[in-house]
Parts: sequence; C-alpha cells; structure tokens
Amino acid sequence: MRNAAQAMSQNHNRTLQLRHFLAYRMVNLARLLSDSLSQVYLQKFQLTIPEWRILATLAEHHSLNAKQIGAMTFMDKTKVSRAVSQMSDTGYLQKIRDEQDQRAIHLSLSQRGYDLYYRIVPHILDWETQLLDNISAPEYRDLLATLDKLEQGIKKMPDSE
Amino acid sequence: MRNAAQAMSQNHNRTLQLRHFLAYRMVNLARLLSDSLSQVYLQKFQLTIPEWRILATLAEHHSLNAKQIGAMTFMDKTKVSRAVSQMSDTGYLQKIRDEQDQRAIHLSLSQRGYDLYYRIVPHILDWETQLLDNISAPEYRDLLATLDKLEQGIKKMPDSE
DNA sequence: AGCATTTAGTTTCATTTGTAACTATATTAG
DNA sequence: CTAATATAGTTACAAATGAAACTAAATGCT
Repeated sequence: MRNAAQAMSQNHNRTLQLRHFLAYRMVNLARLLSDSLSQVYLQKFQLTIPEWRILATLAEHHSLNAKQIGAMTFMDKTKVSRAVSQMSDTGYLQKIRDEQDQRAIHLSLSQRGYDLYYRIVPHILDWETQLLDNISAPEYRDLLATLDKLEQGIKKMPDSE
Repeated sequence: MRNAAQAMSQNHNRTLQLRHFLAYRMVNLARLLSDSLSQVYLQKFQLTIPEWRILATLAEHHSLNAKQIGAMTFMDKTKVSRAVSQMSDTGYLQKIRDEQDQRAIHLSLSQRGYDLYYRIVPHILDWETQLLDNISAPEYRDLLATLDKLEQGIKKMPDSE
C-alpha cells in the first residue's frame, strides 16, 4: 500500500463516508476557524474578512498591487477592489500610481493601517495559541507540511484551471 | 517545549506570518478543494454545493429533519430550507410530516435521489483518489486525526458560541 | 505608425447569503 | 386550562458575492 489514496479505497471500499472524506472535513473545519477568528477579533475592530486579509498581507509585503494581493489571498479581483476602496476611504492604506505603468496602483499601509495591524496581531496570536494548544509541536509541523503537499497537488489537478 | 503553540511562538517570535498561520492556510486550502470538487462534478450534475451536501448526508443517514442536516453540515437553516425546497421540486427527496410533532418534517431521498447519488459518488472518489495521491497513507491518517483534535478544540474555545 | 489584443482595475447586475421577522406547532408555568 | 415561551421551518429584506461588461493604459503585430 503506497499512498493515502490506496489506503482510503481499501479502508472504505469505494463508498463515500463524509466523516472520512478529506475535503468535507477540511471545508467544515475551515469554516469553524474562519467564523471563530473573524467573529471574535475582526468585528471588534470593524474590519471585514477581506479587509483583514489585505491588511495582514500588506503589513508583510509593504507594497503590492491589487492583482498581487488577489493572487496571494485567493480573493476575486472585485472583492479586492471593493475592500481596497473601503480601506482607502478609512485611511488605512494609500494608493500610488506606478510611474511606468499607469494602470497599476501600488498599495501600501498608512501609519494608521500599521497601527491597526499591530493592535490586532496580539489578539490573533492569542487565538492561535489557544487553538494550537490542542495539538503537539510535531503534529503542528506535520500538519503544515501535509497542507503544503495538498495545496501543491490540487493546483496540478486536471480540472482545477 | 510541550505543544504546538509554544513551538509556534518560539519559532516566530510573536509576529504574524500568514504563510505559517494555520487558520489562513486551512481556509485557503479548503477554498481550493471546494472549488475544485464542486466545479468539476457538481455543476455537471446541476447541483449546488448545499444540495450536494444534503444529498450525501441523506444518503448516509436515510432520514433526517432540516435542523439535523443543518447541524451536521454546518449550514444555516435558511440555506438548508432553500436547498431542500429545490430538491423536493426536482424530485430528489420527499418530505414527510412527523405524526407526533407536526412542526418537524422527515426528509429522505427518493429513488431518483439515490440514483443521482450513486452516479455522482464514483466521480467524487476519483477526485479524492487524485488528491490523496499526493500524500502517504500515514500522513493521511495523521491528518484526519489532527483535524479531529482541532475541531474538538475549536468547539471548546471561549468565543466560539 | 496604427490597429488589435492584453492587462489592471472598476462598475453593473443577477445570484447567493445571512439576519431578522414571521407562521405554525409544541411545551412549560402559573 | 390558559398564557407565555420555545422550537421547526419559511419568507422578506439587505448585504456580500462573482460573472461579465466596461474604462483606460500598455503591448504586440503588420
């Protein structure tokens, strides 16, 4: 028995049990994680999930255009566009047009944006700490490694263009 | 170093790196999985994601009411209600009022519903097989175990009511 | 150079979603 | 027994979403 697919088909005899169906489990857990995290801390800071994602991404990368943010966060360009407008209105970020390419707009956090980010981060990390309290350090490491492999794998699947 | 939380805080010195932030990784991967799976097979059978979830859940449990389905699939009751109506119209399921409790409605798949389910399942399993080809059997087993722990854990978190 | 195509980002519109209000039935308390 | 409360499910309304059309700038082709 070489891989997980063979193990699975052998264990379950080619029937579908949602409880053991990986995608179903991942989607449900992700929903729980996302709800818990956004509900508790982000609503408290008046940010939507897309806005938080942009804030965190820009805090790490300092300057990106909307397209890059979309690719990194797996968000639709319209979602990015709307969240960026909102954050620009609220003064969390600046838009600077590229001198070379007048279509592109460099986005970066304002001081106010960084301030917000640094106020939120401790809450996020506390939440993560609570979550990770449920698993061991090796489990955590293995989990991230496995998620990596799955992410690589799914991007190569025939029908995922 | 006892657990993952300590490992994490030590490794990353209490800064946030999205790449190593578990919730972010899980949510992104879940999105990829969900898109891939639903795009390829469910649209082909004219089912929405909520409809597929209800179909699969009823195929396993044979008779449930809307509330139970909602709890099992983590779907909002309005989402369940609408998907059930649709599936009833299409003839994939039957509604039978409980004799004891006239509010409750027992839902179960029609023959047509089971037929559809058994036509879809092989495609789902093929997709899963492709996905799991990327990881080993022990990795798969450990992954499901870890997901279990995280799911247990998050349900116990203070702010996740 | 001049016209077609591509690309970044926005806007429009139809669909999906969730919150809150609602209907109808059941349960509980006085 | 009756009134208040709770529960299952539906409906109405408003917000979020994504596909497609659109604007404006850049690139490619002849």
